[in-house]
Amino acid sequence: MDAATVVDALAALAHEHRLAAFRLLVEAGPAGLPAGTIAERLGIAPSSLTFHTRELMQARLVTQRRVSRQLFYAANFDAMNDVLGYLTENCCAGEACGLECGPTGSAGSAAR
Amino acid sequence: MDAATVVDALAALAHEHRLAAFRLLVEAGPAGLPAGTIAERLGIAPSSLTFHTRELMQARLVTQRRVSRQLFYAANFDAMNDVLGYLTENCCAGEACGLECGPTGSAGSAAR
DNA sequence: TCCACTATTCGATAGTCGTTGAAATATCGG
DNA sequence: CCGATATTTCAACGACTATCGAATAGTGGA
Repeated sequence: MDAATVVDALAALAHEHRLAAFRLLVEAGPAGLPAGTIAERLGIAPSSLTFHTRELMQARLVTQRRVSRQLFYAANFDAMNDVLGYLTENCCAGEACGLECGPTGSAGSAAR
Repeated sequence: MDAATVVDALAALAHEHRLAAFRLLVEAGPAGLPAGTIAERLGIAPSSLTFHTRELMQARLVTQRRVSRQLFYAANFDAMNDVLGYLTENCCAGEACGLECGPTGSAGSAAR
């Protein structure tokens, strides 16, 4: 996982609506939620939601699957964990930062 | 730690130069690095570096202190850990996401 | 005091982001 | 096939981001 990928993921999450949408999807679990439901919960226009889900998909943070006429979005936990791994890898990189991120950063996915 | 604060922090890190700068500062430890050194390492103009350090400071991710005529910037590990705590708190929020972020997310700082 | 050094502020500019309504696409039920 | 539902694509717009050079402010040494 290189810096550019991490930047994309962080940029995707660095927005009020996208962070809220991602949170909803995390809570929804693997089943995910249909686009319309997310847009309604966030209080934004359907076309705006599409714009944001596209950003999240390009960052590999969510996946899309069709169920009848609805498009369900679900959080990609692996990608999210890679990002966290990269950040915690940077944190405590051989230094005494006094945080508990060290043992966490040992996640194998960090070096992907 | 509310969502808006997390969004600010993520936005601050969601840029090639700022993520690189933050990484440099993490590696530099509490002593930090002077502005000129960071700008040189990143290959950007001094005024551009100021722009980015301001973003990082507004997000509380770095601190600034004067040493003679140089301004040293240092990573704010507490703030960084709060952000990670928030993200891991969202991740695995009572769900089986299959990641190791659950036990990590138990960090007390998450609820700050 | 005067100069060199370090970094910031200012002004201008090109590019990207986020939003929406309207139109188009895809799917299902009858 | 046709209408209804769900979502995306398109075009346009205002706002913000990132960049740099030039000018300004703060610090230390001679």
